[in-house]
Amino acid sequence: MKPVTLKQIAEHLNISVTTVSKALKDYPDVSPKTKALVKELAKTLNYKPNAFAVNLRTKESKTIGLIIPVIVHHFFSSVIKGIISQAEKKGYLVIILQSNESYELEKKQIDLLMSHRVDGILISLANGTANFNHLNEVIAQDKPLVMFDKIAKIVKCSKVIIDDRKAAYIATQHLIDTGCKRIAHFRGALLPQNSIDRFLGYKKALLDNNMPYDPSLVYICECGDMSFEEGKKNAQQLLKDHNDVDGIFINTDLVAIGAMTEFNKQGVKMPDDIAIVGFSNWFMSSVISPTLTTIDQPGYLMGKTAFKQLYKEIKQRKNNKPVVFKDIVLDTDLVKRESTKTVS
Amino acid sequence: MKPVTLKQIAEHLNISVTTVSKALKDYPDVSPKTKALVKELAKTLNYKPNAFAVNLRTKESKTIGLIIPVIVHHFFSSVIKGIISQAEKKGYLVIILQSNESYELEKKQIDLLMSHRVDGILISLANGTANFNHLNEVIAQDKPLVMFDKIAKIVKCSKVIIDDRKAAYIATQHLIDTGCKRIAHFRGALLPQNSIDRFLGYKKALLDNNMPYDPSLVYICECGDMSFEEGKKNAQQLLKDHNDVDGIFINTDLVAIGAMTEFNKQGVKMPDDIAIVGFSNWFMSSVISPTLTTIDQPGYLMGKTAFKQLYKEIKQRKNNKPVVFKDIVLDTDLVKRESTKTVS
DNA sequence: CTGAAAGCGCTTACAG
DNA sequence: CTGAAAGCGCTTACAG
Repeated sequence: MKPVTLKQIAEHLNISVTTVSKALKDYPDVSPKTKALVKELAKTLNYKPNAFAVNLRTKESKTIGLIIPVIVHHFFSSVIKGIISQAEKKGYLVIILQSNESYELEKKQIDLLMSHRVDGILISLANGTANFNHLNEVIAQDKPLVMFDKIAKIVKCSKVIIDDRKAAYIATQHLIDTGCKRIAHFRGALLPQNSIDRFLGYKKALLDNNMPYDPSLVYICECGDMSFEEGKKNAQQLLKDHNDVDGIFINTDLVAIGAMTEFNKQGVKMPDDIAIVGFSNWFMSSVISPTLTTIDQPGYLMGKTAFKQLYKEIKQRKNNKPVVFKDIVLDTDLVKRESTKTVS
Repeated sequence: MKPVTLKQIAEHLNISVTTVSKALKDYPDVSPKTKALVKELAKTLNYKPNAFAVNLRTKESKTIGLIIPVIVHHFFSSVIKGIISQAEKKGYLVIILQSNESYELEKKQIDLLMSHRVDGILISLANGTANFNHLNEVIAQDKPLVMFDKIAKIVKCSKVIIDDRKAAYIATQHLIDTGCKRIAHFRGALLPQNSIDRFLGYKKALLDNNMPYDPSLVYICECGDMSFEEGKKNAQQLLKDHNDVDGIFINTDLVAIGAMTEFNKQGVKMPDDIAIVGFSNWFMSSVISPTLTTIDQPGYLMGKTAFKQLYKEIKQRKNNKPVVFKDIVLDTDLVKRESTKTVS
């Protein structure tokens, strides 16, 4: 059963395709009687406009692309949900691609989306991405682009982020306020802006409190994907290297949970022996034992906001208005739980 | 900067659009010299075929739609990952929609995907879906459709599932084997086939072991979304109603984790006072305390398999071959952990 | 080996 | 109020 076309409706009613098209779109210059006839027939025949033809004419696909490093991930899946729900409200569909933290894949995926002529692109960068030509290409083609969470400051487009530095500062300050004297940091991968900023926030908090900054307390992950296993390994290493550490600020909850699992196994008491603050507020963190103090990162809101900004730019470009890039910074919260001591 | 078209390339080289098109697609009836010229220019101009035009001609979009009840969910996000990765291999893009367990939304989304002319649809049903006209419509339009995980047996299309009944049987048998005498079941929502089958597996295991089946031990969730809170509430209720229960088979890990949180709070020892088996093997379950015995449900594989089947049907239909519907049943595993006793 | 022409299903400026 | 016509950017059967 082939889909119904305007032409078929026109022939049925013995009128022109033009009139059918106008009637369905409620053009004012079609008689009410004709409109009614057309609409009724369209309904009974279950007419759906052929999106390809419409797109080809209007140059709009009502579809956007989303590139994200990982999908099976509490924060990112929340972002996806925020984007999709907002897109749906505006009649947009979302094509989702996973870069797997690979720059090469990310590049290919940008190409794919560009040739599919999406109306705009939302992206959170792979850890491996250090070259931004593929993104500049998008911008050069005048295609709206909004980055979120894992961004590159140097790329000229709108960005939706949190203030990683400030949040990390607050996290570290909380460890200090609750009595920690020697605080380590698991910082994850080297490249991403978030890791850098969280590290800087950690460092600044130490210095502002007249505590020495000791680079040997900062654990970097060479592996590239921040994970449970990484947390375990770092925790093991830390116990070997530094028996005086009494607090850790960890880049991501999942890594923190890995570390906590190791500490639990080795009988290290939290928060008494070592206090821990994570980052992201994964659902899991409220459920493990001890529950994890962490920074709540508003994934759903970030997704929503990123889509809204993209939508705004799509409209601006369509109406030939100047496109205004924005940096939008969302608030975060420190969620105090059992993995840190209460203020004495 | 407008995207480059075939026409522009043709004019540059003073040849016809036809030849350019053929050259780019390596038709045998174009001279090597011309091919080389065209390809080179296409590359320097960064030519990308206009997908809309191609789709309009070929009636293929190389895009499929995916409707899923929830995204922020370990099992479903794994499925998404499986689908996307497999789709990418075959050059397909995936549009993702979240039905939020709502039949109304699901219906609208099917419509949306149909008018966007996707090449096929992958769906896992909302709990609220009891009417299947929207799906039969898809089938009537000859659009390939594959259901996975949350399916309706009555709809005539391919399905990718696990043997819920068998898995539930094994889970319950494990409780029995490890000494449980009175076993409750948290079954989640009423409608979905999975809930029904898991319930039936639970019941059969009891009966096969000459244990009485007591309906008051089966907790149904009226709410419609199976969640952490539901587990907590059910656990509270269970403690009030039945102080003799020593084992529970729970429909979903997240609910199990809710129940465990409540038991931990109330000092109920697991597995000694009450042993617990969940379902799905969420990552979280290996990390909480006690770690949760559960049924491993292969989300990634299910996604992969569902796409493969859809792809096969897309090809069959394209080549006017008869389409063969398949029911594919994937294996599950019982993962034994701390929330159940070891066999004595 | 090359190209003119038709057509996919729409939208819209224009004429009547 | 209605409709003929052009065109979006491709593909492909056909002619030469």
